[in-house]
Amino acid sequence: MNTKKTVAVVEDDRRLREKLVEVLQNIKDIECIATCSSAEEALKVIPLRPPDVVLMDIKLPGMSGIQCVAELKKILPKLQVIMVTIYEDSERIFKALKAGASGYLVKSGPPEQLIEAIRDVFTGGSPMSSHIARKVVQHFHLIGPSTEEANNLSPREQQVLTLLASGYIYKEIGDQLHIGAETVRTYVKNICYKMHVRSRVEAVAKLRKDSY
Amino acid sequence: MNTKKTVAVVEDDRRLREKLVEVLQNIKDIECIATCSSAEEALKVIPLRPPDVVLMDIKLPGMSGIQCVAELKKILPKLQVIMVTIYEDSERIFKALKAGASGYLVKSGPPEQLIEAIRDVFTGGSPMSSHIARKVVQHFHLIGPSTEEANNLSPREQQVLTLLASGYIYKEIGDQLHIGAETVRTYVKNICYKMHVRSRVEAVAKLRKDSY
DNA sequence: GTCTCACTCCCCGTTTTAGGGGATGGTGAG
DNA sequence: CTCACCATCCCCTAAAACGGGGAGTGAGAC
Repeated sequence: MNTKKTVAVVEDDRRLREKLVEVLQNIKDIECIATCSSAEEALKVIPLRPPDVVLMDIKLPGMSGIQCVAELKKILPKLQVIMVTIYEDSERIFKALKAGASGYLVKSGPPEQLIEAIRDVFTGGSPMSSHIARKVVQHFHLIGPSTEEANNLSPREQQVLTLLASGYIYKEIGDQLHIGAETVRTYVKNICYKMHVRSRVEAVAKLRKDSY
Repeated sequence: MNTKKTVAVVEDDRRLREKLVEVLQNIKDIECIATCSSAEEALKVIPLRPPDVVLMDIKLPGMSGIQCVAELKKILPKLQVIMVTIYEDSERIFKALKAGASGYLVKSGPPEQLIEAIRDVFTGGSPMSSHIARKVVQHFHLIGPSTEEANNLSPREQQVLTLLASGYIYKEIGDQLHIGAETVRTYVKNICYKMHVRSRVEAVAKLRKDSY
C-alpha cells in the first residue's frame, strides 16, 4: 500500500497518549495526524481533517469518549473508531458499539494488537479483544434462539404488530391501514393466538426478542 | 497444558471433513474425538462423550447446523460451538449466535485460523472472521445510540416496566410486588411521562430500543 | 428545616381492550 | 370442489387501562 492510513488519538492521560503516538510512529503504513486530550477538543479538531481511524479512550474529562463517538459519527458517518479502554463491562461495550464504534480493545493488550486493529478496520473488519467479543456474543445468547413465531404472521398482521409497537391505538391503526378498528382487533386476536401470548403488550415484547 | 482439548467435527462433505480432521491431527494440544456427517448424528453421538469444542457446518442434509446447535445447547449448555461455514449473510450469523454458537468462521480462512479459534473459545474468547465481526457490530449501529430514557427510571419503575413487558396486567404486577394495582398505575403514568410515550405498549417497545 | 423525590395509595369518569362469539368474500393448494 | 387461510367487518359484555387530579410517608440533599 502506498498511501498511509491516517490516525487520530483521543486520550487524556499524557503519558499514555505519547506512548501511543510513539508506537504508531514506528509503523510505516500508519501516520498519526492528530492527538486530542479531550472529547471536546476531538470534536473541534477531527472534523477539520478527518483521519481514517480514531483511537478513542472512554474515560475522558468532561464528555465521555462514547458520547464523543456518537457526535463524531453524526458529522462524519464513515469515520472508523476503535475504542481503547480499560473498561470491560458489557454496558460500556454496548453503548460504545451503539454509538458507532467499529472496534473495542482493552488497553492491557500488546501494542501490536493496536496496529493490527487499525489495519483490520481499514479492510472492513471489527477488531475486538477476545473477551470483548465473547461479551458481545453472549448478548445474542441472552436473546435466545429465534422462535420464529413472528414470522408466520401474515403481512397484514405484521403491519398491525409494528404499529401496535409504536403505541397507536386500534382506531389509529385502522385509519393508517384504511381498515376498521374492529378489523385491527381481529388481527390482534390472531397475533396473540399465533404468538402464544395473552396481550398485545406481551406480543410487542416478544417482537423484540425475535428480532435483533 | 497437559490435557488435550477435545473437538468434534460436524460436516457433511466427506472430503472437507477428512481434511479438517487431518489438520487437527497435526496439532499436539487438540484431539478430535468424533466426526458426524449430519446434525441428527451429532445429536446422538456428541452427548455420549461431550467434547470441549464442536466445529459445526451450517448447510447439512436434513436438520441445519444452526438448529443442531440450539438442540445441543439445550442438553449441554456449556458446550462451545464454532460455526464453520461459507455463509456470510447477517441472518444466518445472528441465528447461529442466538442459537448458542460461540464463534463463527468462514471456510475460506486458513487452517491456522481454525486452530487459533479452538484455543480462543477455550480461553473464553469468541473467534470470528473479520467481516463477520463487522456485521455483528453493524447490528449495534442499526439500533442507534441509547436514548438513556429508560435509565432514569427509578428501580421500582423499572421493575414495573419489566413485568409490563411480560404481559402482566396491573393487578398481577401489584401482587408480585406486594403493592396495590393503583400504585402500579401511578408508576405507569410516571414511566410514560419520563419516557415521553403515550402508552405502556409504546414504553415496552422503547425498552427494546434502549436495551440491547 | 425545607425541598425534592421515590414510594405508596385513592377517586372519578371516560376510553380502550379483552373475550368470545359470527359472518363475508377471495385465493391458492390439494 | 372443498379446505385452509387471509382480509375484512360486526355484536355484546366485562375487564382493563387512561387522564387527571389529590395525598401521605420517609430518606437524602442543600
